[in-house]
Order: sequence, then C-alpha cells, then structure tokens
Amino acid sequence: MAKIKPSIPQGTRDFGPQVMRKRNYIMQTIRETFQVFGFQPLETPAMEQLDTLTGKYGDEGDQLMFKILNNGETLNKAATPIAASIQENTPLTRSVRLFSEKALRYDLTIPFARFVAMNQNELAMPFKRYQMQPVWRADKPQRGRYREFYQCDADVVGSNSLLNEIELLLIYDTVFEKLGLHGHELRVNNRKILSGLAEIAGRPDLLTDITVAIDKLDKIGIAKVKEELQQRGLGETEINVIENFLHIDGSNSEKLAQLSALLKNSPTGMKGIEEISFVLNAGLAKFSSTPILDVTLARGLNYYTGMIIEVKAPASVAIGSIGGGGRYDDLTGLFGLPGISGVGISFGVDRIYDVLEQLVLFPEAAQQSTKVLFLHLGEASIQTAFPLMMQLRRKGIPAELFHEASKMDKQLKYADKRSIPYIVILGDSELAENKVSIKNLNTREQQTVTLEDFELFAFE
RNA sequence: GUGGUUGUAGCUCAGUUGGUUAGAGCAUUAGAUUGUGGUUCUAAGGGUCGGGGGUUCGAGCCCCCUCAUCCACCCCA
Repeated sequence: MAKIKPSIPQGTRDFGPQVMRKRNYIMQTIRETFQVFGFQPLETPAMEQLDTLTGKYGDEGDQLMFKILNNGETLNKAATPIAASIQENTPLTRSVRLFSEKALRYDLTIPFARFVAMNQNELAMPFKRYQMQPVWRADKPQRGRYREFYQCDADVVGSNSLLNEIELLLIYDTVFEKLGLHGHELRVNNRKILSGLAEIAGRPDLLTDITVAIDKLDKIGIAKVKEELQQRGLGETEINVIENFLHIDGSNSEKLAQLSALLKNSPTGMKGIEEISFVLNAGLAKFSSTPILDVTLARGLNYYTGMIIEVKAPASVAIGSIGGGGRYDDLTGLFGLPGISGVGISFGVDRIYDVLEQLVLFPEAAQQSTKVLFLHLGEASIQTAFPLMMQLRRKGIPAELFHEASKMDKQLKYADKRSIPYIVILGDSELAENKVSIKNLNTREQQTVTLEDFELFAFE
C-alpha cells in the first residue's frame, strides 16, 4: 500500500485528550444547566433531506451547504438523463437532485423545526429542547471559523410568554457563573424596536439594510454607519432620525424613556419597548450579570421578530460574541405547521473555550485523567495490584495498571508524561510485608501503608 | 467568491548571489542504570525538500502551472 501523508480535511479539527477534557467540562456545564431549567435532550441525524434544508438560509446558505453524493444505483440512474441532456445540448433542470438528495446539517434550528413539525401531535407544548451537535458549512476556513463546528442550542417553541425570554437569559447567567466567568455582558434588544425605528425614519422597506448597517456601529463607528446608510439608499433626514436613535444612552430605564419618546408614533416600536421593559424589570430573579439594553444590537439573522440577545466576552480577551439568540415567529410554517412562535439561545463553545483558556479558568479537575498508576513489577505483583486497582475504580478513582513489566524508570516516565499524580508500588519487599507503597509524584513523598490503610487512603 | 502568506524529518524551523553526500532542536527507540521519574551523556532510525513541468553543466533556492495551508475582506458561529 502506498504511503500517504496523513491529514484531515480543510477546516476540520482533531480534539486531543487534553482539549477534549476541557471541551467536555464546558459542554457538561451547559448541559446540566439546560436540564435543570427543564429542557429536554434532542439529537437529529447528521444528514437531512436536501429539500428540508435548501432555501432556508438564503442563496449563500445553499452554496455553503455540504451536499452528499448519491451512491450506487441512484447515481448510475442519474447518469442516463445527464448524458442525454449533454448530447441534446439541453439544460438539465434540477440536476443537483440527480447527484445529491441529502446534505449535512447546516445548523440545529431547521432540523429542530422539522422535528417539531413531524411530531407535533406527540409533543407536549410548549416544547423545550436542547441540542448539542456538530454542524457543517462549506465556508472558506479562517481564524476561529471552521467547516465543522459545534452548536449548543436551547429553544422553546409553542409559547409566546415573555417568561421564556427571562428563563433563557438566566440560563446564560447561570452557565457563565458556573464557569467562573466575570466581566461578560448580556446585551438585549427587540427587533420590534428596530422595526419601529425604520417606520419613524420613513423607510420600513429598508429594515434589513438599516439593521445590517447599525449592527456594525461598534466596529466601524458612527461616521461609517451613516456612510453605509447613504449607500443603502437612505436620505439625509432619514439618516438623522437613525443617528438620534443611536445616541440613546444611559441606564436601562433612561434608555427606555428616550426610546418611548422617539418611537411614540410607532405601535410596533412601542410594543417592542413594552416587551423589553417587561423582560428587564420583571424582578423575578437575581442576575449575577444584569442584562443591558443595547439599542444598536441588531444581529444579522432576519428571521428574528422579538427579543434579540447577544453575549459579549469580557473586554479583556477581545474575542467578541460568545453566544446569541432571539425570538422568531412561525419557524415551522415552512413545514406545514404555522403559527408556532419560538425563542432560543446558542452557546459558542469554541469561543468560550478560548476565553476560559486565556483567563486560566479551567479547573484542575477538568484537566486530570488517571489519578493512580499501579506499577507492573512482575506476575506476583499484579496478582495483588489488580484487585486493589479495581477497588479504587469502584470508588470512582481513575486508576490503571502499567501494561507490562518494563523497567521502573520507563513506567515512571509514563506516569510523568500523563501527569498521573500517584503511583502504587507492590514489589517483593511490600508483598513480603503485606504492605503497599504509595508515592505522590508531585511532592515526591512516599509512604508504605498496610492493605487496610490503603483502602482508606484519600487520593486527592 | 477577492487579495495576500507559507509549504524542507513525526513536530518547530535553519539552509548565504544556484555549487560536493540537505542540517539543528524537540520527539521516538536503545544503552549508560537489576526498585524510584522530570536532569545529563552516547548511539540509532527517520527526507520523492508539497506535486508536475521548465531554465541550467548543476535547482531546496530561479520561472510557469497545480495542490495544500494560514491570514485579511465579504458573510457568519
């Protein structure tokens, strides 16, 4: 067999043991939190029918979708009409379908909507689910951007209650509290406020252009935003209205008062203000990091219709957004189940990883694997060692036995390399006395104890 | 999709205006060491110099094509 240079596809990653342990720590923290908030687990297949996904993410989304090549007979059958159309020089409509009928999932939201539509009669509404799985995009990879990455989503469908918004904000607050993160910001806004702004400015038709432009405010500054608005077709007086809006500042209640004055003639805008002030002022729970009203928060996804949320990493790490979400109406309408409103959030695991790494917030426990290594010092030694090792494992202490009777030097080097803190030595002298030697490799202290004391020994 | 960067040992990288048999560190394996590691020393293995073509007496180095990679933009998570 020819030797090939091993490699992995562009934009994909291996996660080695040390990285996986830290990733698991993040994912477990998120999962536990989802569960205590009453969310239920869901997994959907890596691939979906092509029809389920196409047209849901815009033209660009269709381009970035990984399509799966049909196999065997199906592909062979496709060859005939393709050959015919080439010969007759006629365009082959829906040619993609002949090659591919499936695609890798592009996000978790559409498969979730599909699942809800398929199982509408069995599900207890409102349906609260969480889902943590990889998604794939045929994007050109670059820093912090991959072709395969994980999304961790929690959504509630079938309820218009704003209590859901509050609960989701509390999930963020709880997770980041548990991860020991401080200095992050929970920013909220409401799409209806932005709609109201477009109305007041006299350009409800350009809502998307307006949101795209003001979303860039903290990146490019007010002058450039105005420039962009002009390029997108807004007049001077219209831009002035938006500029006034962008200058809204102060505490949450001050901002709400200014908004009310500005948007008083827009029923949609006033509805948005009402919603957001309920969410911010309900006073049902204490936040360790109080949500901040940010009227310039827009978020690109234009299916949002109510509250929008974004979590910003602490300013000290310059990583930006580590999560986001919002409310969307009629998500399942495309699958024949209209009138179902949903609200959801998403955690950016890769970025949270980078934040915790930079701030050195991973606990020691998330980084350790095996705690105790039993040295292999010959047949007689392992006869005693093996049951003792199993005893530790039953107590939940990760333990292993060296695989062969190598030189002690080599076994110790293995322990060192694996960062195993304790070794257990059962050599001829220990066996003769019915004792066990335990060495702490960090402190280099060694003690010899009886079998009874070994049972009580705390490996910490 | 647009622009740029870099491809030399398992990894990180040297390699002069083109000149004999392409180097170093780390890692691996073995030994110095018959029950105590992280240090040190010695030795060994490991390369189609990303691939193809061209210029030349001669190419890791120059030219063309191609593939991969990373970075920035667009967009997004």
